[in-house]
Amino acid sequence: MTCFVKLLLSSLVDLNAMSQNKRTNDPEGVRRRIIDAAYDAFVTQGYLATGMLELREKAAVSGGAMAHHFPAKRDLGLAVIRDRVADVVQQTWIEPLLTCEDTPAAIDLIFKDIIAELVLKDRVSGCPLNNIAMEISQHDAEMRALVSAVFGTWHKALSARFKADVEAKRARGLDPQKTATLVIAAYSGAMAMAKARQDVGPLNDCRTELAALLAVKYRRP
Amino acid sequence: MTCFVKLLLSSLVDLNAMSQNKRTNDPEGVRRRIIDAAYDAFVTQGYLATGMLELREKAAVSGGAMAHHFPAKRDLGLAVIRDRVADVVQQTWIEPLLTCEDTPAAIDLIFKDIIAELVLKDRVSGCPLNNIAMEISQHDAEMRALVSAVFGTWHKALSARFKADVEAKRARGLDPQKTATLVIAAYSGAMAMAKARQDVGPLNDCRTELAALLAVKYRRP
DNA sequence: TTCCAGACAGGTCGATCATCCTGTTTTCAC
DNA sequence: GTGAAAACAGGATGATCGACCTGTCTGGAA
Repeated sequence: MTCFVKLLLSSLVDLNAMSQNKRTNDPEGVRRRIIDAAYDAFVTQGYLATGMLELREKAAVSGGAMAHHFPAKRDLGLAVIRDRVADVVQQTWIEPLLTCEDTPAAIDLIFKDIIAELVLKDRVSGCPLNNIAMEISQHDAEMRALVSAVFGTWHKALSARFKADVEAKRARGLDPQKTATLVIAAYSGAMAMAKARQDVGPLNDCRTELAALLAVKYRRP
Repeated sequence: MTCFVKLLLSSLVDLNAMSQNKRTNDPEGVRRRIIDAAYDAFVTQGYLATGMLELREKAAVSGGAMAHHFPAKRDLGLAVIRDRVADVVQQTWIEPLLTCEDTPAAIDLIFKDIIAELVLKDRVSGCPLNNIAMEISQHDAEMRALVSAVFGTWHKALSARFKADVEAKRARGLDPQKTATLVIAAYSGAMAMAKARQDVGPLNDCRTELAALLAVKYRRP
């Protein structure tokens, strides 16, 4: 009896496998598809507002595949922060900062590029890091630690630049640590205001003010 | 039969009414209790992370009462922004700003008080306005408009002070609008960082930096 | 070739969510 | 006093959520 049922089931599955699509094993691809969809959804809609089913559809993966790569939603959240959010901060802030000689010019350029991108897509979805930080850092200690670490890298890169500039006499009268905090805070806060108002105005304002502030410190006496 | 049941039920209800609490009609009180519980939960946990049942228990109201005052969760969210969030911004920022003569001193005092309060309760739950703004302003146009309006009054109050100070020659060389934006953004962003790190450090940094920045503008030539 | 662990399919599960319903009590206008 | 409307009680309801299950398939090691 059991054997018969098994045979019947087997043949049915075989039929399905033939008529439908062929199965492809692509762990890295599937994982990347899921994380991509999750990053996009988490940033634009929020972590809690995004359902696992919705992500399955967006990434076009089955429930089994999803459960295999990310047993819980929390794991997906952690992976998104580790693999995507940290990268975005690296690429949009830290790398431009390291490549450009003039720190104030680099910061101004970063603001300019980000504003231009927001204007282009005509929608302010906010700073990815801040969006995640605001929503879920309170509920999960591990996520909070990750977010905190990303803020740390960001702050470290900025303050290192300021410190180097002070030591090389390119700038004077500024506290590297505190100035870095102000820059990050101003950017984050401006992005929050811009998101609420759906208008890049606050970002423009802060860009101008920060440029003026740094110009004073970097001016030759 | 029906009559008998009714009588039995009636006596039971009477018994309950006697032994338990008496029903009290207190629309304003119930409404206030709900909004208080909702404000507290929304700020500390988030809007989406807070369930209606949880709020019922916290506010000690029945489902009927809840549905009567707030047919949908959205209505409660709107009420919280209108009745509480706007008030908090008014009391913590705008009023101290209006009562104090010296604008930079007022801002510094505001920072100091907020930091002291956070240290006291040993937990950084973030700026109420920003918390709400980040989480739900994207999903609901009406909420976004409300949040945007609160940001507007905040910014207006600050820039008006700066403008008056410039006109009265107390300060010079500052753009009232943009400086106001920077102050709000720096505060909001610092609060976001502080929330993520669960440490008031970023707030202290921004407090110092803003004070230094304003000191330059308010210094007698 | 055999075998096993990872990769994947598709469906089910209980819990929880926000909402709504019926019925009762209080308040207030007339 | 009487009727209507507001205020409130205590559930019920369908939908949706995240988690997990059994079973099959694939690729590589032995």
